[in-house]
Amino acid sequence: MSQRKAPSDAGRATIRDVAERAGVSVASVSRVLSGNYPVSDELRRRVMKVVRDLDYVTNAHARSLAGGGTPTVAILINNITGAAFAHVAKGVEGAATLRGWLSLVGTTGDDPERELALVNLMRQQGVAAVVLLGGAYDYDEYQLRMARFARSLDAAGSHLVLVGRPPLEGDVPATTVDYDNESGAYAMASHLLSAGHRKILVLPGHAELTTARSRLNGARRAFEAYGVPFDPGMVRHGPYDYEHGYEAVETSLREGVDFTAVLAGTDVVAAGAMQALRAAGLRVPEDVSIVGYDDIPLASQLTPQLTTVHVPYEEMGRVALRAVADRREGGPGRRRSADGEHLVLGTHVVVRNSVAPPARRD
Amino acid sequence: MSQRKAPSDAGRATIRDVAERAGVSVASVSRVLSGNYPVSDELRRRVMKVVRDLDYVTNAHARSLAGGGTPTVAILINNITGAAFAHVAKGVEGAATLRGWLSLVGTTGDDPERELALVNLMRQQGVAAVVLLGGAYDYDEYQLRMARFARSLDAAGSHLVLVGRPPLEGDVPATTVDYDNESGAYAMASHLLSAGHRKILVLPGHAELTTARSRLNGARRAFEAYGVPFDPGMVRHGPYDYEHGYEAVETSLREGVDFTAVLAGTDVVAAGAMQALRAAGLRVPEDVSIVGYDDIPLASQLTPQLTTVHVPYEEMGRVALRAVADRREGGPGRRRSADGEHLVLGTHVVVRNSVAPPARRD
DNA sequence: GCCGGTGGCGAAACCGTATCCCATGGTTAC
DNA sequence: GTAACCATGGGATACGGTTTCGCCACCGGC
Repeated sequence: MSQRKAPSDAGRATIRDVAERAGVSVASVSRVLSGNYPVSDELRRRVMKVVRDLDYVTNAHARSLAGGGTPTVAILINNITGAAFAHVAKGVEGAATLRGWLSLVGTTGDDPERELALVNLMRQQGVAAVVLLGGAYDYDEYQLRMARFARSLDAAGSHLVLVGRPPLEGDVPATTVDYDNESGAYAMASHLLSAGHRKILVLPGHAELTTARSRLNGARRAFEAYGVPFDPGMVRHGPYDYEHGYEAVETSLREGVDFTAVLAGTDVVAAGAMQALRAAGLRVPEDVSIVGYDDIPLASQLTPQLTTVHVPYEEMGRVALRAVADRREGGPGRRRSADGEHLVLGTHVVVRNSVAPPARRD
Repeated sequence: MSQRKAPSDAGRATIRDVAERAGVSVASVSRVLSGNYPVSDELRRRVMKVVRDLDYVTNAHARSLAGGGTPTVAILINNITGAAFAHVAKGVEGAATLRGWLSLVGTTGDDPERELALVNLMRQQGVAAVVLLGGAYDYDEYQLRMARFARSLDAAGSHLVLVGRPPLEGDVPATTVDYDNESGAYAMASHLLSAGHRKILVLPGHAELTTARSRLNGARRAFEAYGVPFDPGMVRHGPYDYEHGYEAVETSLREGVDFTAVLAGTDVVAAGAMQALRAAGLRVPEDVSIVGYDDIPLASQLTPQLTTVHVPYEEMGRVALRAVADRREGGPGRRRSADGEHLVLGTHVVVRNSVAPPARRD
């Protein structure tokens, strides 16, 4: 009675239960299920019947332990509710599913502590790769931290992928999938400048965020190219959210800052800015033009529809997964060849209705 | 040389490597790491040093097999980019993290095939619970399908949780976390009716979607309560997306349908409707009023800000996780007591600026 | 009629960790 | 002074699979 386990016990059925009930060996059941070894039709039929009767599924943990197992990719993200990140996640998840891979998600909430804990957790899980999403706060410690992650994962047979942030310095075993952030900002700013705008309020994001820096740099280069002096006083840093956009514009208006256009760091910031302008009785784009960045669905749902920079988020996700899958399937032969690989995708301006020539001053 | 494994092999370090290098037994290393057994300081020090040197982490699969292991909850979702679902996911993930649980996500893309595959995959993973998110298409087969999932998971020691859809019929081992969908719709429709609107265009969503049905029912009840005849001709079904909202309004306008307000099934649909009205030269809310449902961030970012029904998505996620955690920790004693548990959270109308009394007809 | 294949299947050795059981040495109690 | 005990540490086993190895029966060829 207390042999090892009652066959009809509470927990899930094991391969042994199936074997016993079908009157075959455990090995045979395993072979029927994995299908990588010749088995007679008779045996297959018998086993499959029992499998259906018992509603048996193999234990993934045991399978992983024994060598097999489905590869898993972990997606680490600041905030799961961000639209841009959701699209990257969609790309990763979709591509993973396509190959039968599994995906885990974890949110870091911008907490380095938690990020470390998650990376370790994923290492325990033996994931094929850890995909870190979104811009980084480039403090001094950052490079060291990431390098440590990369080496740690690499030593464990896993791999670090950075999506949406610049590549690491030095010889670090990590893959980077990035987009041409600075060129996008350059093009976007040029668009405003060529429409005649000269007094432009710039809301690039947090000063330490790599993404914000690139966008600011791109804008600055555009100003230079147009021979327009870049006024640091027209730059307002802050988080990538609606409230920041709103407050930055509201404050600027109250302080009497003179501007005819707003160059927002993201579409969401642009939405906030637009609302603040409207609240102050200003029309978009007749009185003030606005542009965003990201081209999330919101951009085309605003009124007026937002001129912005398209970033191929979903594709970045797909590319990221493909990179790790290739590397894994490439085998030992070319395993090392792609270290520090850096993929860059293009961006382009999407012209909609939020930009007009500056209003004539009276 | 080819003993069992070179200690400094490529793959990750095992507990045996640590034990050997520290000159202690495997059992001792395990005890130091799990900390549930007395060990001398000297031994702890020795082991921890080697753990750091080797950057060792325990193998989660082996750990799960051996009985320990961190519980995992799986989130299954139609489309990861939907804002409402993202918030539920955030709630689940946040609550999971709080207890040291892990979360997996999978997207079904509205494909029953894929849903089945995912449920089985999660069963293999031995997840503590599978959380199914979002409204369901209530075809005949649906109830049977879900009941099968529920029993299957239950038999494997897991549990099915339905979030945002009505409870299953009969005695099925599944937990439901729902919100008062119909009352929300009732209140929202009442809001329009009490403002004086009588000709209301209704865009409830897909006819077979449980969510859409409830919302439509709530609206119909409100019409009855106000003694206003409900005209089925004013109802346009369609997907919960921006395009549908846009097209439904555009078509209605072209066909000369007479309406002074739009009752949209979701905020995103409302956004599309708003854009279409504006494109036709109509003002919101002066000419036509609009209300939405969900209260996602977009609602307050539109111009005018959208009056809508608040749904506590994130809390639903938290509640869902708490339910499964309680059930699991409740142990055998009360394990069965909560079968078919059904939790309902409240909704309420959020009044903003998209509703005005109907314009006087001339 | 004997022998070498070959196709199918079972037995057993792992995979990496947690834990039960037992051995040991030093203490405390009588 | 001896028995009983506590604090630690090691050895063995179980968890549920996969895979290697070897056995057996059956086959055709000589």
